[in-house]
Amino acid sequence: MGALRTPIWCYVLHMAAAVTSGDDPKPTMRESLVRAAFQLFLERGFEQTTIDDIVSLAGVGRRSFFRYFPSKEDVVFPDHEGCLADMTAFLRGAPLDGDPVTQACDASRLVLRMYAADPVFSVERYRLTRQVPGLRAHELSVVWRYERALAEHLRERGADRADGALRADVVAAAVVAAHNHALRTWLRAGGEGDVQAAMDEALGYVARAFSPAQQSAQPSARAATPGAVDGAGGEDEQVVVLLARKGTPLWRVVRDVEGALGE
Amino acid sequence: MGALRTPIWCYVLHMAAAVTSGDDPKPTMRESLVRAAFQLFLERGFEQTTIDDIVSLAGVGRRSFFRYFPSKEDVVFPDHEGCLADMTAFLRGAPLDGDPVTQACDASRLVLRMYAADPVFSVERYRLTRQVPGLRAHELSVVWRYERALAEHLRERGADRADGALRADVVAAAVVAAHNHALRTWLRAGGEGDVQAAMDEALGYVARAFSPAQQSAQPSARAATPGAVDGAGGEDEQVVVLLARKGTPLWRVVRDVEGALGE
DNA sequence: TAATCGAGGGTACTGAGTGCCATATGGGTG
DNA sequence: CACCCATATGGCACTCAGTACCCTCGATTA
Repeated sequence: MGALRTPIWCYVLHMAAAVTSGDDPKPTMRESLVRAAFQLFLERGFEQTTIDDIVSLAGVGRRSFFRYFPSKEDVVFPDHEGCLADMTAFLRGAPLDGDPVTQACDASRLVLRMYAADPVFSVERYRLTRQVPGLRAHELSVVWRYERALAEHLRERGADRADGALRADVVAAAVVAAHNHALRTWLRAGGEGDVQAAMDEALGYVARAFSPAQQSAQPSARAATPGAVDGAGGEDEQVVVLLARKGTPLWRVVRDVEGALGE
Repeated sequence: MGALRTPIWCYVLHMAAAVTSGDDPKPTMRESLVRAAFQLFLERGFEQTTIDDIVSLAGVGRRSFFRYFPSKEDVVFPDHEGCLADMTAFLRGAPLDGDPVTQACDASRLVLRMYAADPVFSVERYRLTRQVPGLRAHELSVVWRYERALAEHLRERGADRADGALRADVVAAAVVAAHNHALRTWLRAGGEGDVQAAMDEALGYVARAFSPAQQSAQPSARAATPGAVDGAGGEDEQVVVLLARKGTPLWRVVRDVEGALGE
């Protein structure tokens, strides 16, 4: 397996999102906000809930909300930033001699697992995003980032082929569509049933259409972990110098770093 | 060719967007707004331009802006509402015995033609959407509606297959990805070169991966027109009763009608 | 001529998001 | 102990998008 390189910004993203792991003793501000927001969104709807409603229910200052979430929509997807980071780390750590399409499929299973980890929350969120156009749009841009990460991986790993870039874009889109199909079916059913099985079928269909020799598309490891991530190191790292004012919230740093690294 | 059914809401959409066709003698308000907006967006950026800036340059009242565009973002995509309507009409009018995948490819060529019709405008808009996250998100939700229209068509026409719904979603995503790949490549090149050729190649790749018998993917008619559209009629039409207050702008009607019809 | 209707203008309001500053808390260091 | 500094949070004021409501004006029609 190739050397695992985990650039700094992955850690930054993790910091921004992994705060969710606290529990009973003292819920973090991030948790309180998510909890309060969802309670109100489900009670009276997304658009009928103001930021002031949320922060007063959570018992915190209004300004704090925007320190933890860049927008009202983001509080509905509190775990995606971290999940995207996991996926990126997984892809970067994937063996260079493996099949990139299979790796992309496995990466999308990572995302599915995040949904499956909390079915109740996922189903509630699904109902919300189906009804509110603004949330649907926001979800689209979240999903787009996953798709872009997959496409980038496929492009890098499949650069030898002719039409590599085209193939990368199409396969990434197909994988995401298959993932979404399985996920949505499961969510519509209220989170009952075997998502994994539906996912296997959906990804199998994609892999059969695109894999070189009709190869079967069983996951390379059924419950693949994000890949052991070791300390940053290696030769061709990029250094990003970022100037930020003092009050700058974490998510903004993340955004800027991404911007500096992105296409 | 099957009976062409063109439901009322297609016409509503056309009304909302076809106003763009006026010319020199007296530019419509819609045109003036688009022109003023783009001038300012290109001069000083999207976020640095307020609605007040736009309307004062166009010499109209601020309130009028929101009569023609539901949001600041929409003024950047003034032609998509009509294009989506064209695509829907084309798909509904497509022969029942044709290959749905080929029809979906042809439908996406319709969208490409809209971009190709005004290369300068398209390239300018592309530069804008690449830089402004808000516009990118808005474009994603526009593209999502095209993809959904394609998927719906594929689902209806391919309902005989097992896994019809999955296949429909995946193929639609692949077609859109191929379209976007060809389009973006052309836009990045400044609108120079043969988009059609790139599009043929990209769609050919998709069709080869998904068509039943490795069939070639030449467009059924190279420059397919949106399909002759005759008066509304037919047996199984839905009737949508919509109550709207008097001042309600057209786009809102459109949105509500869509909402009533959509899933 | 009066009634009506539609396009557009004007005003005031809500609510998201931001910049800036004040405050508290806690860990060091003289 | 006094002091300093970094971090976390609250509070205030502001901008700007988007909306509700009402007004004006010109054209059409009874």
